[in-house]
Amino acid sequence: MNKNINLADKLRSSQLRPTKQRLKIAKFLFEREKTFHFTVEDLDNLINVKTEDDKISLATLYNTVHAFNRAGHLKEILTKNNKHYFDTDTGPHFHFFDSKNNKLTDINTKEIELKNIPKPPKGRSIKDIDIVINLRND
Amino acid sequence: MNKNINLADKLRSSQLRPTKQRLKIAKFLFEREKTFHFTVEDLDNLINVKTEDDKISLATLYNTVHAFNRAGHLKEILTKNNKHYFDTDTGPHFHFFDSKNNKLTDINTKEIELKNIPKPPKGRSIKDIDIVINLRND
DNA sequence: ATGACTGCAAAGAATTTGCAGCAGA
DNA sequence: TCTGCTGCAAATTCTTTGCAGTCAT
Repeated sequence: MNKNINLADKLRSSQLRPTKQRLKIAKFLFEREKTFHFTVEDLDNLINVKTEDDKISLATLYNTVHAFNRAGHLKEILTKNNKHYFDTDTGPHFHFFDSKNNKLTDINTKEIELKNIPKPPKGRSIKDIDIVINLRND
Repeated sequence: MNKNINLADKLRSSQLRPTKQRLKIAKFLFEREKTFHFTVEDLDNLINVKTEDDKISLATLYNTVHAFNRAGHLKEILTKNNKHYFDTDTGPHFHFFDSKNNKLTDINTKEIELKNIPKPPKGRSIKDIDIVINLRND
């Protein structure tokens, strides 16, 4: 209950109306202990379980995930299998990517240190840095 | 002439038969001073100019680029617009990505320093590291 | 000759779009 | 009420595949 209210506020504060669908998705994504890596397809499979009567359409899942991403509630992750992964941990951290099973693993930010970050082109500034460490596939 | 022979050898040494199409693509990609960032679609536009009579089919472009990539003659680059970019510079180096115009820029490797690279999961080893610095979009 | 490669067109996967109806504010 | 949101299906975009004909070895 309280959680739903908080989620609704979270959405409202991002100019997103707390609709039934968005609340269900937000609840699924943000009320968990561990961070969660997923594609929209994953979400579809996990949220729209067969037994559910109120399935959320794919289009809405795409819209919502992108809206959450734009609002900063999700972080997009790049991988070489060219799928859109998202991460519920929006803080700065990097990933291992295992192309054998398409699995992402978090890397504790503290462990990695980037030095001499180069200056961006004139007039531009750095938004963020994506680092993916690819694992050998054999 | 000599260059063509070299390219043919380069292909043969990767178990790739030097066909007319592959030579044309290799010539286009590898005989240039500056490194070149492209998608398969870019290649299609640049190689299959209207005036050309011997166009290379899209399927062959995909096959060839992937074959070159597998053979280590190209490097794949990740970007947040979720397109497959390739780079003729296969050495270790990183990129700026400007999502305003979808342009990649090289970063001189020397400038950047990665410290405390974390240990991969047990039994696995690191193949390579992808770093993309995203520029702010405003 | 025998594999490998190419081109075409069709198929496939992932994502987006248009729009009528529905629901928050 | 009035936008914004949802769901559906169609459309788009990007990439892969099957296969018959062609080419490198």
